[in-house]
Amino acid sequence: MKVTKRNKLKNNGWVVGSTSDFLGLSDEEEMLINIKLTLASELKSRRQQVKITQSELAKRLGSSQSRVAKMESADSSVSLELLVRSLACFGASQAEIGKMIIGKKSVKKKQQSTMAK
Amino acid sequence: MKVTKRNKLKNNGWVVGSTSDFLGLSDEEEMLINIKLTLASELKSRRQQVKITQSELAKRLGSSQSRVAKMESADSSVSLELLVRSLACFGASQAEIGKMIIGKKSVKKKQQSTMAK
DNA sequence: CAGGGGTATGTCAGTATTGACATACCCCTG
DNA sequence: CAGGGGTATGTCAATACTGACATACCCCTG
Repeated sequence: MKVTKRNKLKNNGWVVGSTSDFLGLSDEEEMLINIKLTLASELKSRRQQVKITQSELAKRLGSSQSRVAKMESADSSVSLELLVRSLACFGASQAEIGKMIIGKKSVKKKQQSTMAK
Repeated sequence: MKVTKRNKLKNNGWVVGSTSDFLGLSDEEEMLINIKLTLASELKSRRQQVKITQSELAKRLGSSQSRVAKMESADSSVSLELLVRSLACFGASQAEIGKMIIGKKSVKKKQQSTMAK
């Protein structure tokens, strides 16, 4: 599994659509990152909406403040799985998660990769 | 992280909406499993559509036949991440992935958990 | 300037996930 | 029955992810 490039990405304040392009990320990786960024910012805004601190959220998740911070910044050490689980903890339904991933403003056309039908 | 229960689930031929209920899975875990089942079956059907074997797909993914089998059966040892990555490899766009997760027929109403707004 | 609440970053030991491999289990067709 | 192509299941060493902890970095307000 290639993590090398992802580790390079010190992506913090991101605008959710303009990821990479200039780094040589494959389409798949790029999409994955995009998804993570989307969920991450959704998580952050949901937490802020409820006005709780990262530490409080951490407690409810059975995690730690530092990990919450990493989640919210879509740190390369957090898995999609954890993000989804956390959103679920805020009451996000499966359908809502799906919608988040789709995203309001579609951001980039993708032509598919090596094997599309 | 609790994996114990998930390991119990020898879920193979699943109808994507009727998961668990009778096992004491938390809502979050249940949703996660549902998502995985959905993506897994999508992956399988896409592979079949293109008429390639698990081994061929494995090669393209840089993985192995056994892992592909596990993915397609939503084995508890495969991550959401891997499923998404694999679907991406078939040319699935971010939006398509989102739609898959939403699912055609909504299956279950969820009332949210401890902290929803 | 000092302290404090909130957030970010780094590290680490424990756990989970991964690809590879072996092997078993189907069908088939001969 | 024998082989073979495809799929499933189990195991394992390597790698990735996780929570916890320490610590730094903001703001503030006093």
